[in-house]
Amino acid sequence: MSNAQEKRQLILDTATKLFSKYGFSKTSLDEIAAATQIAKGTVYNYFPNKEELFMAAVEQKNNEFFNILYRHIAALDSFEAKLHAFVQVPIKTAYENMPIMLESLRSMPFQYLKRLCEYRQNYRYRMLSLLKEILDLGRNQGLLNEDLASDNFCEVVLDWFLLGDSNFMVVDIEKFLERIERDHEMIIKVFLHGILKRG
Amino acid sequence: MSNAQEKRQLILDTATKLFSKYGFSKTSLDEIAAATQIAKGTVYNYFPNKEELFMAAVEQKNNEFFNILYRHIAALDSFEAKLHAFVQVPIKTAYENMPIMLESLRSMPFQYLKRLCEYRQNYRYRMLSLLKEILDLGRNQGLLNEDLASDNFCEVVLDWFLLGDSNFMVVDIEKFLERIERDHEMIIKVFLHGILKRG
Amino acid sequence: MSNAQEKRQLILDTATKLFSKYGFSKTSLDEIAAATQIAKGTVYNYFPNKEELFMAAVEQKNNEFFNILYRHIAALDSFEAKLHAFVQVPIKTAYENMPIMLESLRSMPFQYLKRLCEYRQNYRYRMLSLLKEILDLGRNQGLLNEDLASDNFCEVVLDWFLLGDSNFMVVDIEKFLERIERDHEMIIKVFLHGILKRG
Amino acid sequence: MSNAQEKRQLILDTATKLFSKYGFSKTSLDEIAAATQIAKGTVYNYFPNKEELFMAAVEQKNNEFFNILYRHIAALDSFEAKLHAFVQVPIKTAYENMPIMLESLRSMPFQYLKRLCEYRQNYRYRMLSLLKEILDLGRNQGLLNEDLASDNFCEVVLDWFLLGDSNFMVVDIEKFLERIERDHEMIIKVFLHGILKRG
DNA sequence: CATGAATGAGTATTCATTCAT
DNA sequence: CATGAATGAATACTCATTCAT
Repeated sequence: MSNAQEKRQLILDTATKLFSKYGFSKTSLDEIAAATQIAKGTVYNYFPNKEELFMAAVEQKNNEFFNILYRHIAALDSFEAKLHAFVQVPIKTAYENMPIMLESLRSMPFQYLKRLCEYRQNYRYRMLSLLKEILDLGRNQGLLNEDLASDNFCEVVLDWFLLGDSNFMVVDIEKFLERIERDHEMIIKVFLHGILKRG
Repeated sequence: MSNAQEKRQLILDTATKLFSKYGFSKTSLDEIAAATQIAKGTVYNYFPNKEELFMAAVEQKNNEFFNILYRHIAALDSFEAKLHAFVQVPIKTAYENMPIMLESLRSMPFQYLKRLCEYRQNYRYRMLSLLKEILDLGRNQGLLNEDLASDNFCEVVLDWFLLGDSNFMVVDIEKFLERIERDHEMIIKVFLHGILKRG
Repeated sequence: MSNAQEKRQLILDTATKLFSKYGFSKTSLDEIAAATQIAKGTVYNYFPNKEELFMAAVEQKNNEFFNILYRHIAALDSFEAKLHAFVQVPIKTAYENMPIMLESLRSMPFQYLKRLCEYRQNYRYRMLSLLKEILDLGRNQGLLNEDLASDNFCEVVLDWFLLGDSNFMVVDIEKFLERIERDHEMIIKVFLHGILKRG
Repeated sequence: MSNAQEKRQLILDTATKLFSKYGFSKTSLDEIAAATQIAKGTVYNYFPNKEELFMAAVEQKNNEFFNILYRHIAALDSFEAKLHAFVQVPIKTAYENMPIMLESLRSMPFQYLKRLCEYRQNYRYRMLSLLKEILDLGRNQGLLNEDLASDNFCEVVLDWFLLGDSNFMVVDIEKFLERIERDHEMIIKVFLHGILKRG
């Protein structure tokens, strides 16, 4: 019964490894099949094509990551500790995923690109909610600099300080650069705040 | 100058545009040749293969960028204005280049990968020197928080606050994660400094 | 009668429909199995391979057709009415079957091709017998132009005027063209007889 | 210069032979390339894909055929001789082409199917014009049975007596069967006229 | 008997690179 | 130098057939 599920998982895990290592277009189904030690045709019994397999790999990886992050933060108490974890935990994941995400944006047919963006927006939304919770905690405890409490502060933090890979989903680069323009002052402000002498 | 030099430049410019737009593996020599309006074989008179052409495109783009940045900052006076420019100017470039750099890291044979890294280290070194000059200016004017004046502060700033794409050159991800571990405290420190209330 | 016979028939009917619609090579066993709502492997319990299934479908369809035609003609009285029916009834069937027959001739391994031809010759023989009966009726009533009463007149009529698909079974095209040469005079004769003014 | 044209022709001729022998879907590009003794990739320098190669083969064959037929008939004098040739000459071609045409109708993507139909309609139009010319000659000489001089008599002759393969281009089989219904009386009439005793 | 997962040979197509002219 | 035809290895995907359960 669960044998089929197990094999699907096996293929998915192998594919995830190879996609992470070599990227979407440089990973062939031959390689995935060989590494899973099954026939090429068998892969197609579980995933209708390469793009869907890739999508499944991305989805699984993101879900795993988010669950880990959520439990990790829930186990901590103080505002500073939670924020610390929120910054530290995702970095490795971001670095591992980013290249694949980026490359896929250039390799995938438009329909998948759209689904990929939608999926990432959902992921981004969950990350923003979590960050908002943490910052609210800090704000309630009177720890936060109030002139940073603008509506899109969470977005700026997520995108710029946490290397949120959602940036890289940008398809319309023009719009993206407009956003940079808008956010830039806040980035510089936080950065200079952070390095300039107090008093 | 000479006709040959001009033609080489023409190919290089076309290739740069196309590589930037579609990435390394999704840009074919057929397209480059067609866009340059020369024969495909002619490209091979100027560049021994696709990888070398890509390397040359990267090199040229970085040089252009660095020269622009350098002149821009030299024209400004105050520490804050220079730092502001140092943060703002590269962002667009970084975003435009990053995907290509990343994809190339997965597409290029090892020999080129090594050269690519060496080249990028050189670029990184020039960026670090420029940043050091600017921070020295701030430090000399007594503006900088002194407990941030550690040796590798410039590296941290370059990599994390400026989206220095040198990060993404990481081949040995283990070593890279060690470095994250090391730098992490400083990132959090600056970030919390920046967002926490003073006093 | 038995359950097994019913299931065999179910598969055969589905296969016949699909082969008629999409041709031999464009109909996959997956589709046949799905349309029959049984497992693909089950088909192989009833038919040893795709070719045999196709042969059975052809055989069944031809038998059905021949029985309908025979009964139809037996119910009519006059020579002209019978001949009329003999021309009219097969046309639709011929058009529906021809493409599949043709395609199968190019798709089937030689062993099946031979059996297919043998089978078609049998069908052709039954058709010729029926036509002979009808023409004998006309001849006996003194209706037929006697210089057309040569031995192979029935063959010519069957092949050329009734779109008898047996022509298309030709494997050895050389022999077939010889036959055309032989028959041609008769075809032209009937045709010109039919369109030229009398008197 | 003409070397490219010659090679294109070589490929086209080989393809025509193989398509004629094995049909569209059972002829692989590997086989075509091997039979032409060139590399598979080379075929793609001359024809963008298998369908276009097939279309080119059909087109060439039809043009050749039509030119031969036209010259042949122009060289003859009497009405009967011309009509004789019009019936006799196309038969071999029709038999050679029909199977391929039919199979392609089941194998080609819709865009090509449309082009194929358009092309065949043009071919059909040329055949009809030629037949009209011949029949006008007969009519002017008072040779033709006048109650057959209806408008669509040429079409009927072309489709039913000459095995005009245009029939087989039928995509909408319903409409086609309607046409059979309509034409049927005329077919029977000519046929019975042809075989029944005069007087 | 019924199932459907596993197989692997086969197919069209792409593209970096070579080389004769 | 310039050309562009020729090459062939590589790739995603299909499908008839087998076989363990």
